[in-house]
Amino acid sequence: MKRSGRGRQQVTVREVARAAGVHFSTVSRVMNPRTREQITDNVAKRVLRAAERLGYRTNALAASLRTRRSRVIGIIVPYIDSPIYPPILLAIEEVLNERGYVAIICNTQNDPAREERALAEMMARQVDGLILGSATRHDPIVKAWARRGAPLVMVNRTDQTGETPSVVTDDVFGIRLVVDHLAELGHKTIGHIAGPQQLSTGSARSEGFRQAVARLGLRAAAQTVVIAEDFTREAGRRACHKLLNQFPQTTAIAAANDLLAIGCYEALHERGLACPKDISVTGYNDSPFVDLLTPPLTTVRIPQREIGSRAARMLLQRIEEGSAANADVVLRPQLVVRQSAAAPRIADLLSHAGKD
Amino acid sequence: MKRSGRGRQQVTVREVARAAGVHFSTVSRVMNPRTREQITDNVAKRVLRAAERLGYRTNALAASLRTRRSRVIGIIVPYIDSPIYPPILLAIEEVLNERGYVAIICNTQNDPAREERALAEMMARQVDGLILGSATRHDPIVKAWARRGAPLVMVNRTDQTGETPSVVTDDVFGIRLVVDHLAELGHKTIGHIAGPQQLSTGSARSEGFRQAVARLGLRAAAQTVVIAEDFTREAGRRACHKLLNQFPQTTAIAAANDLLAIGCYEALHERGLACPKDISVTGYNDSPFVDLLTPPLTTVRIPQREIGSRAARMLLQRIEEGSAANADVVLRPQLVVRQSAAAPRIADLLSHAGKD
DNA sequence: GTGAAAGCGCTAACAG
DNA sequence: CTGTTAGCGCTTTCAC
Repeated sequence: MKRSGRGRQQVTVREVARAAGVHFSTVSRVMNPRTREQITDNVAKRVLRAAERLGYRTNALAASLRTRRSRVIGIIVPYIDSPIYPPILLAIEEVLNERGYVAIICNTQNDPAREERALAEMMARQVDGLILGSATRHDPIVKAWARRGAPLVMVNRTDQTGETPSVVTDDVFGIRLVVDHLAELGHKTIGHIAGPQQLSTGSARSEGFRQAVARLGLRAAAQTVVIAEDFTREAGRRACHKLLNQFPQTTAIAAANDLLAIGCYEALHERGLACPKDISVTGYNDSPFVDLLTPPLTTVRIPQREIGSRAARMLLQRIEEGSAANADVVLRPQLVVRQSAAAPRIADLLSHAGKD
Repeated sequence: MKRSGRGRQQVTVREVARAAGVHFSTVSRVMNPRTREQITDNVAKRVLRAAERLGYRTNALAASLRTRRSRVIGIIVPYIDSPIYPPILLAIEEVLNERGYVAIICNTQNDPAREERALAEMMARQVDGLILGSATRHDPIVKAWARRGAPLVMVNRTDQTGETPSVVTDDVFGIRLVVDHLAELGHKTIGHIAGPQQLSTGSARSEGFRQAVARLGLRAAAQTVVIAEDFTREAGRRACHKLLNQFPQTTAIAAANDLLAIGCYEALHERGLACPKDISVTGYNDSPFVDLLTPPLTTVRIPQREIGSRAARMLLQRIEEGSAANADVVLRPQLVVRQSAAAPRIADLLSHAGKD
């Protein structure tokens, strides 16, 4: 009476049962696919009609409380408004829905307090499993979840312990693709704008950079890599200036992601330098629209959709079969050559000749 | 025993009660902020300690079942991987979390079947309210929800009935901003790439275009507006070609969104036309990175975060106060002048002089 | 201020 | 095959 503004009175199994002239547990069995066959077609039809007529919808909350399975998966991502997560989310959701699950998504903006809240919320809501896109190399959420023994899989980033399964791309390999490409073009002095080192992506890519450069016997002074404090345009801009100040001989810059590369574009512009004529720049992730930049960005494509769908499938398997398959999945990225990387100018090559 | 792989045995109020030596309803009262003061500090402290020690977390499912309020809000968006929705989602989530709610987000890819599923899922999970970003001008979801009497607010798009509150931007005004700007630059023959007409955004913008052009007494033949079947790059490209074929005198194109504008860039490029020298182009939405295009896109900025936060607050108000405030919120967009629109070439002006 | 008791809507033994 | 019964974990009158 009082709450006339709120949702209509809910139709329950009992009411449907009364309308169909059966016991309410019969209604339950009819509505549930797994028990549906226990009921005579005739009765079932009657029940279904009554349900239809009354507008019955099963209350998932009550069912979950009873079965101890919510069919809800929690997803925690650091940034929803970034080019990389939406496609992953999309793919996750697709396989989840297909299998009768729904996702509750929390965005943390990389804020530990919000992560904590998100985690508490997910536990309180009895999610059946968690997909974590915000893992740091030593992540408290991962620990908490593991302690609780509930299924969890990390995407895109991984932690350092190796105890929790993850679906990531091979960042070491990816950055090598870039460095090799640059070297083939003739670059001898390649710089790296690294991402945050507490993230597996940032650290793996800079590690990969060091390895790749060493393998080629190229110059790899400490000064050729500068760490951007964040994966943002602005951080990239600043880091690029710093790199060029510290190491003016640089002819090519491999940025740890596209946003950083865009920051490099800006910095070069501010310095009156042309890309790729004066300096080559590469990105990472192949974000939407980077093909439309001037120049179109040479970058590394990661299989975002596959990351998402693999992670979801893995999680569901762990949930439904209890398999503790620890196998990390490491996907291969792919070089996308466009026009932001070209051969260095002869003059640059000459000016440094013999300096090594 | 059997299910050793699944989540740890849940700690309940009863166990905490036993550990603290009180009745379980006392525990409930302590844990709930609203009833917390009914309990002596002393007892409360004891309970809290026991809860802490046992790792008690209240089961939101059970609580929701009992209270009939889930503190979950459903959000349905047509595309999560679009430049426009993520910031809106972000803002929604922010105010929701602040007030103790969580969001369950469903993405439909504009697929009616998926929308239907999403809707069913939300109802089954007893969401307290719904934010709908996928409304069409005659939307079955809106109808279903309204019939059910549950709180709903639409964002970004609205339906045609005016019975359900929405938070949108003033598309008619926004497109006028663009047309006025183009006219001031000296354009006399302005074309429009319209978006899908079954969406309020698409139809309002083309309506706005017609009005603005008429107001200025500019040429506005039926041929100057061509409808893109979708808000995509490719649709924009095709529409642009069609427009230019039908109406070669066009010197400026107002696209109904940024993606369409980008498609125009591509089409112009294919025709060997330069923007803005030969043809001016404008977008709509001010998506990320359009400032980095060549040329940087002149467009209209919509207050995405405000759309989200307003919608969330409105919904919460309806839920908590039962206020049926029907007031639609219409936010003002803003012109962002960059370099894709410039004065038409004198030659173009001359060649058409006197033709009207 | 705290305990007792009832019940939210559902599923799942267990009977028959 | 269908009905009976007993909770899932919590909140909330109602007593004391």
